[in-house]
Amino acid sequence: MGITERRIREKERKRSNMLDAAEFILLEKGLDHLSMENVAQKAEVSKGSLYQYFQNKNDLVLGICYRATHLLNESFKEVLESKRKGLMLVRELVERYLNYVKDHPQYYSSMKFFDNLNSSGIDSKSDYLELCTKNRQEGFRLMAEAIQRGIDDGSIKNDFPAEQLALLFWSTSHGIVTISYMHQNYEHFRLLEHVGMQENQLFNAYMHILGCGIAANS
Amino acid sequence: MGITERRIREKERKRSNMLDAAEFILLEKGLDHLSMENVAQKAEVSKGSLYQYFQNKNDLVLGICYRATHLLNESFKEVLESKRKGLMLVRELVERYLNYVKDHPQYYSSMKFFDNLNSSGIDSKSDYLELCTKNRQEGFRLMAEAIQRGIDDGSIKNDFPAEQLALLFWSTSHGIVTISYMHQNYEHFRLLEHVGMQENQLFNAYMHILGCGIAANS
Amino acid sequence: MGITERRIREKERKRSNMLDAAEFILLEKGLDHLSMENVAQKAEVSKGSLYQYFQNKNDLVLGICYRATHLLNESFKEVLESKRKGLMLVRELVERYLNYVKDHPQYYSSMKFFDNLNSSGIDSKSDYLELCTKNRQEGFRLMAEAIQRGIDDGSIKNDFPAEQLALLFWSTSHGIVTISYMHQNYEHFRLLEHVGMQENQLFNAYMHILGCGIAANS
Amino acid sequence: MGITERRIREKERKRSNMLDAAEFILLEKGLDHLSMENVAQKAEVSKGSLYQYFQNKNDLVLGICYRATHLLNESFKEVLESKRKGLMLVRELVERYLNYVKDHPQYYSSMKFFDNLNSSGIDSKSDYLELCTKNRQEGFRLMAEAIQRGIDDGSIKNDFPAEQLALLFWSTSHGIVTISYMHQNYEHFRLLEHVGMQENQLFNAYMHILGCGIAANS
DNA sequence: GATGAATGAGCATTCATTCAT
DNA sequence: AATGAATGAATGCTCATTCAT
Repeated sequence: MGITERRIREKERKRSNMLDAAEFILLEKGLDHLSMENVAQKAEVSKGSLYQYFQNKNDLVLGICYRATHLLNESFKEVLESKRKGLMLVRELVERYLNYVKDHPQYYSSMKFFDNLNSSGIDSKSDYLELCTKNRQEGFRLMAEAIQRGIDDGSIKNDFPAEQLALLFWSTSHGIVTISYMHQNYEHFRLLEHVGMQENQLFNAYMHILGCGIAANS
Repeated sequence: MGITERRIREKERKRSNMLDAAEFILLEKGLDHLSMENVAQKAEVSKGSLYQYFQNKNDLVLGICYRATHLLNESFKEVLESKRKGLMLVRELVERYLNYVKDHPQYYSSMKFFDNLNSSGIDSKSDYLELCTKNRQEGFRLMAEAIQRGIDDGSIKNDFPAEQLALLFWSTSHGIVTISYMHQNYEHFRLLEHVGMQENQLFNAYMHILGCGIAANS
Repeated sequence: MGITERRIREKERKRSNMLDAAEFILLEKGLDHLSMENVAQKAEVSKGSLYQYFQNKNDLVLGICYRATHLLNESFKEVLESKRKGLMLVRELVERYLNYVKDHPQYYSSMKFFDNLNSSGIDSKSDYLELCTKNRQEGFRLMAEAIQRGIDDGSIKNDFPAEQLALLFWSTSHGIVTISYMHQNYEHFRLLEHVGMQENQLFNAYMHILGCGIAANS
Repeated sequence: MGITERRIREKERKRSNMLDAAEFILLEKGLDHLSMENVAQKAEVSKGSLYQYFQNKNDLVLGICYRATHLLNESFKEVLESKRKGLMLVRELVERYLNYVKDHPQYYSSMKFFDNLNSSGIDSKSDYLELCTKNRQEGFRLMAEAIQRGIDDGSIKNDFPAEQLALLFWSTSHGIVTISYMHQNYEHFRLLEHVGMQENQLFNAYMHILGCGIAANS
């Protein structure tokens, strides 16, 4: 009851503390230099304790990815609470995505890690793996929902099924976000400057072009 | 001179042999399991010899990336030799990019590696780093040239400067290619199936939508 | 007192439960993979509780060994209740030993553990250590008793003192039992097949040869 | 040629040095406290070097076992060069075995390790594994040969096939040797004293009894 | 008494890089 | 130039044991 609940809360607090530390390391040193050792130090716990809360190193990073995807989805859900036209929702979703990566570059790292995992065969167990997958699917679903609303409310052409358009936005916005991420975090990446663009100009152009392509003629 | 030249050729031959081996390992085992050890074995040279031709492991992988970017650019240049409308050239460039990733997934890996490098501060030296950067810029320039031709020949609207449009295609096509790459190489990635699309349908939708956005009204 | 006694009973019940769990793990996973963790899980108690009943991991395993030696001795005692000739008793003791190892391989493991302990200096304390030693001595004594009876009833030659003959049977039967144990438990151990023998043939040959050596001429 | 051969010699010298160190540790601290760390220290090489000569820790210990079994077999072979009666050869083989364990207790440990390996599934690779197995078989074969000679020269009864008798001696002498080993190495093992025997008395009794059982009546 | 979270020493193994030959 | 043996720091992970609650 009270005690059990407190235990659970306490446990979650500790887990959260460890994830905080891991995020910090991820942000500061990058994935390559994130070790159980320095996470433990940062979290001020023993290395063994990490393994009480996470099955292995992968699980720990996927724990961050779970946070990452969850947070992104929450942000997306807020957008979908609006009653605006679907086309506007799509625009805002992409905008949120961009801001999210700007605010939480370490989350973007963890999502890249998740994306890369599936290749190596996923030999190690992680309870977070499935959760991350679900979150990613949910994120995609939210994008599809926005588009479907756009089709329904007439703001988006119905040349393609909503889910196919969603995939298009999903993948192309990923590309835009990647550029933005590199611009933010890699000192030597100067492509935006090279073409004389600001980030928001890139975003506007993106939405303008794709908007032309999908917007229903009024 | 003849001797000097022969020496240089010989050196290039060996370097090429090593890169072949490295590519093979990259393709077969992935970046995580590419070690100087197994590259040396595959190339049938000693580990020490690798260091005669490459400054360090990063340099070796960037050597692959140099090949990768060079090959892609060559493919792009072929496209630009055509006299078709700029809009068609853009379409073909993206298509080439997609096929390229399908045919040379290990090159895509090496380019991801290059993209990720700059973050950790590039602590290790690599002569290839600059070459890769130049190649990437050249690739981008080719894209911009196609678009400029499109603007010039009236097949592409001049709402945006060519370079800005180029960046748009550069980044969004990167997203499309990423989806395609994951579909090809990651067994558990089933997003395309989920939305009931083929890869070429995704490509067509992409070109259709962006085409609508940039095509000049005839 | 009633209460005190109940306490003691209760304590023994729990201790027994823990030993059951430890035996199960020992049987299923072997000594190398017996950890306080999985014993606690199997016994459905906390890890800390194990330490209330056993001083350390060694003590726990020696607790199993105590059971093991006790059970073997009980089996031996049954044999000695018979009024048959001593030579027959010896034969039966060895047979019992063989069957015992077949039926309780985990007990044999615990006895090997006990045998190996003394080497490293017995750095850790264990109350069971002495008990096991006593049990082993008792087992040996029972063997000696059977032989003494054989000498007394004329079925065994008195070339050697009973205890010396006992040691001979003790050690040689250990060797036979080891072969049998390996045959039972190690898939790749094929020595018996190699010589075209069954286990009971080995036993019979053993008893035949040693029987010839010790049997009094009738 | 000369150089290649020197290289090979040198390599064998280093490998031998490492095995020496490992033997030393095995003798001094026992198998449980033999770590790659302290072997490397003792051998005055780096930990990494050990892995250049041995595939893993198992392989290292099996390397000792290979030495152990080889040495034992060499000793056995010497015995078989004699022209004495087979029965005497058998006696001497067992005696050699006893002396061997007295002189090289660490070899006995390594052989126990080898015996225990097969159980855990042999998950790790070791080139020495097969060599050890072959050596063990060879040792057994030598025992069988001595017995066969005894049968042929009439010193041993032909109640049983030579190989079956060999197995009997193999296993029972193993038991004798174990007692002897424990007596030598375990301070608290006082069974021999308890029965008032010397080691060689145990051996003599063993040979006397089994001798009676197998010796042909003259 | 019971719990189980926390500890932290301990260990096998990998691998980029160096350098004597 | 080529070799490949040697290095040793780095790292993920285990597990017996302790102790605050």
